[in-house]
Amino acid sequence: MTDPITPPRARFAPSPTGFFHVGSARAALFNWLFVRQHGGTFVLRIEDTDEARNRPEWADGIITALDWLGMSPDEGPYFQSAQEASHQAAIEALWDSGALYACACTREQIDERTRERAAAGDPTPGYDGFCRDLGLPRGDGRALRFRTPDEGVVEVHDLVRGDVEFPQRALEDFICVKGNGKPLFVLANAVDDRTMAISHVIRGEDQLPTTPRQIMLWGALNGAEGADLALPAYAHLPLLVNERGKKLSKRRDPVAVEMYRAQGYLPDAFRNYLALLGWSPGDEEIVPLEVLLEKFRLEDVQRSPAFFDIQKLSHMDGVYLRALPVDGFVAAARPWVDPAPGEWSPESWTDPDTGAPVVSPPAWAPERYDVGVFASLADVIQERVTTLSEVPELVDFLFLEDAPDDPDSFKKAIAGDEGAAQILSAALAAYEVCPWDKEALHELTQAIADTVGRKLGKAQAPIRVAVMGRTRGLPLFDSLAVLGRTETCRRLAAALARLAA
RNA sequence: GGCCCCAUCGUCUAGAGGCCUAGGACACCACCCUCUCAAGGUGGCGACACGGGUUCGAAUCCCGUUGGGGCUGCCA
Repeated sequence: MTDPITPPRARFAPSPTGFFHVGSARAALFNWLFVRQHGGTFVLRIEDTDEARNRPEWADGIITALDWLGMSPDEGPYFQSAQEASHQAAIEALWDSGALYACACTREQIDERTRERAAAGDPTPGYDGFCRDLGLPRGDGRALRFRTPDEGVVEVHDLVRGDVEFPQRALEDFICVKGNGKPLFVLANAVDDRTMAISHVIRGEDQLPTTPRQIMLWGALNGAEGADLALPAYAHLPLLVNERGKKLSKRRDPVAVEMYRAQGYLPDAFRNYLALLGWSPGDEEIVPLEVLLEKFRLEDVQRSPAFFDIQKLSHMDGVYLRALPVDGFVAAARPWVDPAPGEWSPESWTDPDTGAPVVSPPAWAPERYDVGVFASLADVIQERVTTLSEVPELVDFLFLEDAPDDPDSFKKAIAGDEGAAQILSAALAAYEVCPWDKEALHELTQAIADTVGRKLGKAQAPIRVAVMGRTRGLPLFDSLAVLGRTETCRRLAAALARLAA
């Protein structure tokens, strides 16, 4: 598509009815990308008109999450609840122009008539226009409906899906003002887009069916207000679905962006992965932001739904983690390994169902944590984790008082290995006097392996478990070198004692 | 039920009528490397939903079928 003559104004308009949904994050990203490459404005509008379900902290959560992903708005946040005056003005204008009429039907009455119609062979669902020409006055808790034409089609020109036609006869007279006088989403949304001079509406495909209503409303508003505002361009993004192909649901799918943050996904990796859902940069998938900004095209967006694949996200996060400079990695890992309070901690995210944190705080005391010690092993940690929340288990042996106790590992490599005592004793004897560096440790341990007639891989297991607690983990000799002779030998002796007991 | 959307390996996708014996990535499997575990390397498995057209030629265009999904609230 050719660049618009005037810079675009796109909005991200979430409703604060829960945590920040990954689908929302993807929509925000595509808006943001589009606006950035055209020198436009990214507007954040919080649609908080549903008093029953909104909570201020959810709005804060959206802002924090956008900030985390590096997509802070250029304008806003605007709160829809603050736009009441313009909503009311629009309602008055629409009423005066005759575009609306009051309806006294209850849901039950409408359903009843639908059933009767169906029984008579008419399959048309929805409102039948019962009150359309009754000339009922406003008030008395009556909702206001929009008078839709009976003939013709409404055409949506969609930037990703092409032209989509909706036959008018399938479009019922929909409610746009509640019985309490407040506007419904379909109206408030359109009015706000007008007052905020929005040029591009980029949102999920689930909004496509309401688009013809908004287009009709837009036209009616132009007439009623004597204005001639250009309709925004629409772009409906493919839905994000779960493994069963269903739209991601807050109920049963892991969709909270905050949760991914707590689990230690890097924002750059998360954003990169999000960009790949419904769009492709072509050759290389792992692309820096600059390339994303250069290559992204709304018209290249896929039309079919995309599965949110945590495995691929994790792979990508691992790649980003490994690509970090070591000091960058140390800094990024801080909230997961340093028990001292920081400005944000992974335990701050609690599962909405259980109320429990999804990530536990480090098991060691704040005073035992040593960033220098951590940094000295950072390079070997870096290539072994896929997310930052996996880091603590790799380094706990450094900061806990004793070796971590993993019963399965102890049983497998020490208690259940009749050669373990000999290896442990030999290691203890040798380690007490040898030069303390990883090369010397490596050679000595190899010598012990030779004398007991085992490969080093087999011989190191008891030592590893005695000192580091588990059969798997960081490279042994690097770890011992950092832990130190005193503590290493103490733990070897402790394992021997435990074995003897 | 009605309206709308969608359809390439298990998944995300490349593919804009001949470059396709359909390419890449994740996952999976095997081997190599190796002090465990990773990382890395090499190789393997694996898809154009089906049926009709159009065309010299179709994954690509058209129609239909089937399948999947979304919407169908005085929620947003």
